[in-house]
Amino acid sequence: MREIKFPQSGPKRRLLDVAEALFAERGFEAVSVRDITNRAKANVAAVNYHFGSREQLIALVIIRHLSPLTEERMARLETVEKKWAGKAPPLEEIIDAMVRPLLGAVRKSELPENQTCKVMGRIFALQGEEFPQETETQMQNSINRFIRVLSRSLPSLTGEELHWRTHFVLGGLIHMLLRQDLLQRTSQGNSGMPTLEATLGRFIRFAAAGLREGVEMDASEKKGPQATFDF
Amino acid sequence: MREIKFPQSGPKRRLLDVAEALFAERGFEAVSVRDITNRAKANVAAVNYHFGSREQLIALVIIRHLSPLTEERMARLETVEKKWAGKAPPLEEIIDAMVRPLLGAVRKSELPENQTCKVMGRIFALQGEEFPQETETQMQNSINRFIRVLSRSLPSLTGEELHWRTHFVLGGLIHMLLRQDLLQRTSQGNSGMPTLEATLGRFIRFAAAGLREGVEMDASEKKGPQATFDF
DNA sequence: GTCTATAAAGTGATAGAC
DNA sequence: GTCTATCACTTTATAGAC
Repeated sequence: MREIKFPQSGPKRRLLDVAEALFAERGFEAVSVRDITNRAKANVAAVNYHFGSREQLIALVIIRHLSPLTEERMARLETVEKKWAGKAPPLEEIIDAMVRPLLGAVRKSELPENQTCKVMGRIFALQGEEFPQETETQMQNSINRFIRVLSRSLPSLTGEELHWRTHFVLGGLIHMLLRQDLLQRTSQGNSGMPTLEATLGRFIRFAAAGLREGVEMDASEKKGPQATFDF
Repeated sequence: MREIKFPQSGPKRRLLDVAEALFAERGFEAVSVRDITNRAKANVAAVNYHFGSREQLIALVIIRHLSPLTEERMARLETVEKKWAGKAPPLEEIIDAMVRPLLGAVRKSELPENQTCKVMGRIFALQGEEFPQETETQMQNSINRFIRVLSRSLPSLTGEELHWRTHFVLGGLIHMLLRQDLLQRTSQGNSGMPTLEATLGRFIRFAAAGLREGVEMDASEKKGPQATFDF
């Protein structure tokens, strides 16, 4: 995989940050080159000069977020598998491996937390043709890897059942990242203002329970993971 | 609430159907008036003549789908509550009341099933400003009603917990409606080709389990609903 | 109702001066 | 690197002929 340089400062970096903020607010398609250069107080030609085209700028934003996330996900899944050395890991740990990297991404980013979440959500929500092939492949690989690990812990589920349940799980995750503000409005404050970490913990327990539905568990697992899981 | 007439045939109806198909494929924002009139083999001015503006056409499509859906959801929730007369209904029946109306909508529509699903998904996925206030209110009301009924069956959950879990549930539903094709590609056929009814049944069991996580159940409910639920 | 022509504004991209 | 001016298109909407 080709290495990509990301500017750490200067006008190019500023354009990138402004673009990201706008993408978070409105979605990739709804942001024009002029929206970006205006807010960045740069020239109309700046985007094309620095990034080649609007398309390439979008691709850069996507890759800058998705690549490190995918790598950390894969590494964490690896670690979980090693830790359990051939035995089936608890669902909570597997989901954690897919979800905790989001926390790291948010902390590394200099943008506000919920902006970073939204950009991530926008990326996950992209449909087939609207993003680079490399991106789709990357996402498919991490999902399939995730499912493969899950299947060892849920051997009684058919592949079909597992794929659909995982699909529901991903939907919940995307919705959480992308539409926190809708929840705020709908609940009129009743959803509180939990930290992202707390919300991810909630999500993990929810998702694990949904995936586990109707599956008999070992006595050893029955109370263990839910109670001791320390997210 | 003001009554709205929907054309049953003629060029106006044709425009509406074509528009819907395009909205399903690409999303509301990505479809231009010309895209619609071209595919409908109508004149460029047709949309503005028949609907006043692009905006109003979109609003009409949204309302035509959302209003009957909301009404049926409310009616079904009512029925479930009456049936259990003050006692807490099983989660599966509550979720069913929110979800089964989608089946009816698909059957009534003359468009292909997965197109109707996608339009629904697009509507549910709309963010704050991008749709009529009436629509947002309608959606918020049905969600809040849903949560209120759920809360009687999950009295040990805090309001905050319940709001978030419901948020995850809705995300799963939207994702299912909107991105079935992504699942097809990712699973390379391993997700099968279940009927919508079967998928909704799967979803109900998944969502109920997620909502129920960590909640102690009555002995009477412990095996009952899951086993006898007849979706 | 249908159509053409056109207005008014916005789009991404670029050539060329500084 | 930055900026202006401009090109070639596309967008929604509408006036007015048929």
